[in-house]
Amino acid sequence: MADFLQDWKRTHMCGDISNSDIGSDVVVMGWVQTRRDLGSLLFVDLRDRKGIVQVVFDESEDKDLFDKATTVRNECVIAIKGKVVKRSEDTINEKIATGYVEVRACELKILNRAQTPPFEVEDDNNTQELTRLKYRYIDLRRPHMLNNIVSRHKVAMMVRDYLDNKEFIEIETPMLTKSTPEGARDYLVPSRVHNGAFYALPQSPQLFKQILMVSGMDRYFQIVKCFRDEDLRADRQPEFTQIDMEMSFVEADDVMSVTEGLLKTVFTNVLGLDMPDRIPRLTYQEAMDRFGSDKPDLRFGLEIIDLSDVVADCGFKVFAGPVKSGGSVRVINAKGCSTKFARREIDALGEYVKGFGAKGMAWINITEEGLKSPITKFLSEDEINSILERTGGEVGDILFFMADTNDIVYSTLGNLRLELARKLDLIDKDKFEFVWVTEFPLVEYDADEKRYVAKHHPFTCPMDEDVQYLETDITKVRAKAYDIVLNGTELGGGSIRIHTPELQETMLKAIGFDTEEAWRRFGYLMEALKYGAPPHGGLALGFDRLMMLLTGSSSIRDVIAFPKVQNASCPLSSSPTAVDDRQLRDLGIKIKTPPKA
RNA sequence: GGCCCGGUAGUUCAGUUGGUUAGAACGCCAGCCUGUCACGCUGGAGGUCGAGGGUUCGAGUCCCUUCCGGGUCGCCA
Repeated sequence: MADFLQDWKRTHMCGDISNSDIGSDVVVMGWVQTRRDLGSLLFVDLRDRKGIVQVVFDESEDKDLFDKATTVRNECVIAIKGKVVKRSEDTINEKIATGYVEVRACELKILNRAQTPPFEVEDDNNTQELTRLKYRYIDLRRPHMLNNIVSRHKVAMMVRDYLDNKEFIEIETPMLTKSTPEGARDYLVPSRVHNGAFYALPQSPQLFKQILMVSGMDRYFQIVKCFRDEDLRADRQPEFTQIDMEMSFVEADDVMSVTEGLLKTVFTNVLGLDMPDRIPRLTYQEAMDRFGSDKPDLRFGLEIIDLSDVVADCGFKVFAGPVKSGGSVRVINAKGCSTKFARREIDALGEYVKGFGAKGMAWINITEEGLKSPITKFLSEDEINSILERTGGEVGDILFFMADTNDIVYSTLGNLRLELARKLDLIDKDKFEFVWVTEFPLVEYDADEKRYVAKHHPFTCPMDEDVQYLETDITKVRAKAYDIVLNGTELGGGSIRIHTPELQETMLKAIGFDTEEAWRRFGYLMEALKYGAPPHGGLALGFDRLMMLLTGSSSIRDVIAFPKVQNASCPLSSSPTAVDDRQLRDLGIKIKTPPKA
């Protein structure tokens, strides 16, 4: 039978007890981290959110109290009345913050006993994630996880404080909203009072925040859950949190500079990082050309070099062919790595890039004994010399070539670049390299839909000088869109939005919506734009990703209290589940193939 | 949907060419122990080797199917 708390009031958190408390009577409460039973002397490490303090039970002082104390086990919840005493010199434990003192127990309440936990509450445990997530309440007791959660809270407070100072106001937008099939898959919510009709959970508060600008709120923000019914990754969950902002009467520079200030505040405060006021910028085209990615990792070099003009007319069809049909030949020069890759490892890299659509990978290893390569026999000496000149290739280097359509060359070399950096250990984990990527294309071709779709979203404003091509050659149109990238992770993105109904309608028409469909789907936004919408734009930061990078975690699951696993289920609550027939009847829903129990 | 890796005690792992009763560490239980803090010492319990099928005299080990987890490609405006 557990003891009741009754009139006991906690006076101190375990981890807060310090030398200044020596001599005072305290009441502490928490979980038993460990017990060390020496026979007639018992030490209990008592843990709460603030840390650990050692409690001592001495049989010679109080036999009944001692006997009761010997019945506690790890993770029991107990309360102690006792006196803080200074530890003698030879019993100081410098490993814990409270190690100069200990609490000599006078009274003990066992508030709740605990089963032996499925894994130990310690930072260095390697328990598989599924078990940790099933017993997340135990996992979160580990100092590391606790730290992540506390840190998340602190950053949220910093963000609110920063944006509040910049005159942003936090406004909640609906969770039950309208489905917008453009983009990611929606989570749909049926409704009893609207049989056969569905709400959607928001993929982002995009339209509502734009409408808030029309309403004159001027500056909005929200730390908000968003939902996308897509597959999971280490940095992607079906429900995730965004720091969402929108501002009126601004251009891209204004949004970017507010974001820079926010990131500087957070990274300076949390990591003590010395950040520049202005984050460097790359255009989308430059990012693709130099790094093969629209989220380049700038912590290392290995930049991509274009060889298309050099090999356009060469006799080697594998190179000349793609260039002639609009693709390209590009190369990465791994400086000084000639001897770092055995033939077998080079072949493995070739296999690696095949995963990204490459048909094969050519290479030239520039060794002391001359060029080693499967392709030099197809090239003239002049051509080889031009290649070496363009790439700066010299003895000790190894060149990796890709020849294909631009899309495939970018994605294969972009990924090869990352793989090489990992293999060569070029990535400095302590570095934080921010970069803006700007001037994204407004649209991209969707092979499944056989039409152009908005790359960012269909409310993104074209660049002023490109508007003229909107109805003639939309592929030439760049957008007032910008992504903030940190160490190769897309931290967030935003854009200046279209704020006139005419341009919005033109845009929707350009990506294949006729007027009627455009109005059916987005009519409420276009209607709002008619009533005096200011120029506006904004940005959303992925809060989970931000915390992942700030805490050095390898997955966003480590900074989310109750994350989902790869099949999008929750191991703790076992959601999703089948529901009662009665619930389905109310909603007018028939299930064709019920889920397995 | 594709590809790669993994699943053996509560936890983390080992388990050779298919061969005796599947091991270790930590945890757990019991006993001893007054200054431990990774306490120590002694003893003990604990296994559907993810599941199903197959090959074999014999399967944790080989084959097939399947489930689960992780990573990734597709997907994520």
